[in-house]
Amino acid sequence: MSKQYTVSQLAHAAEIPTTTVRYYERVGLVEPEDRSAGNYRLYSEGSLRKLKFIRAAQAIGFTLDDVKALLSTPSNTAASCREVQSRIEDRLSEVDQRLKDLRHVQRVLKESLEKCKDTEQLDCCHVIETLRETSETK
Amino acid sequence: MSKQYTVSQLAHAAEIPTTTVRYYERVGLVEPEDRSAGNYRLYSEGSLRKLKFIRAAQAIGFTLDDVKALLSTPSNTAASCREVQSRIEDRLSEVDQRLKDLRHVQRVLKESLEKCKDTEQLDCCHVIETLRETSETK
DNA sequence: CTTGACCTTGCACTCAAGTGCAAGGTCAAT
DNA sequence: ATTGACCTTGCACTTGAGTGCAAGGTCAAG
Repeated sequence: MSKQYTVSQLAHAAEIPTTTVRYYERVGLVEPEDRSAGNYRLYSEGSLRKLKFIRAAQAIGFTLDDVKALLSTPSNTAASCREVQSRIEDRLSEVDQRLKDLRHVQRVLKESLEKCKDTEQLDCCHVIETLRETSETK
Repeated sequence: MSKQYTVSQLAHAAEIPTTTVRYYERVGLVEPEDRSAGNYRLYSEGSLRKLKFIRAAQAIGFTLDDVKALLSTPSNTAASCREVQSRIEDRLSEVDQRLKDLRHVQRVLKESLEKCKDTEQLDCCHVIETLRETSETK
């Protein structure tokens, strides 16, 4: 039999707050395998892996709802395969778009900063004008 | 004298909901220049430019609080210049970091998708395994 | 047998940026 | 003079992902 974790041990292992673990339970993402005599939550190694998965998925932009769906896909059927695939495709195109936007933002900010530094001692705050113009040409 | 806008005209011109205009007023970002006989808000061209500025700044990741600060910097003093500058620098480094993260995300998603497509008819859902592993090596 | 660290539950609150709704006033056209 | 579109105010609600708090139970050490 594998290791049992209390909530704080699990939380610590997954590097998240204990309150967050309980929150995940509240929204139906993780459940303790068992309870101790004193009604403490007890988790398995599997829960730890699940938590890490959740954080990883979240880190790449899935919402907790996405994760829930991902975790509850029946797995190993052709249908669920396509579902997962299209979920990934959706996220990917969002990410692509977001990257485009951010590169634009980066450019604008860099230009503003350049202008700002050029006019160091002067009225550098026509940076604000620059942004204003940016809003026209968007 | 320049054009006067009612709230919905202004909103339409700035391409935002009227409710949002009133929300911006609530948080102290825009104020009508005047009121009509029937107590309708009346805005000037300046308000329109301001709204556009707000949306532009927002689009590049400033919060409304940032925008408020930006708009209320006294303008043309050396101190305010540096303030604006450092605000921009802060945002820029956030954007840089976010870009890095997103590129990582993009890579992971693409790899997952590849694996998913390779195993088309099989149990493609070890995509989930892949993500799980990703969480380890993060 | 008490102290302190940890756990339980339930409920309310946070943040940002809005949205929605009700009850009523205004304005232009028919 | 009555529609209908627009406006006013104030207040409450939304979303997502948690955080905080109170009141109490449990457990191991000293």
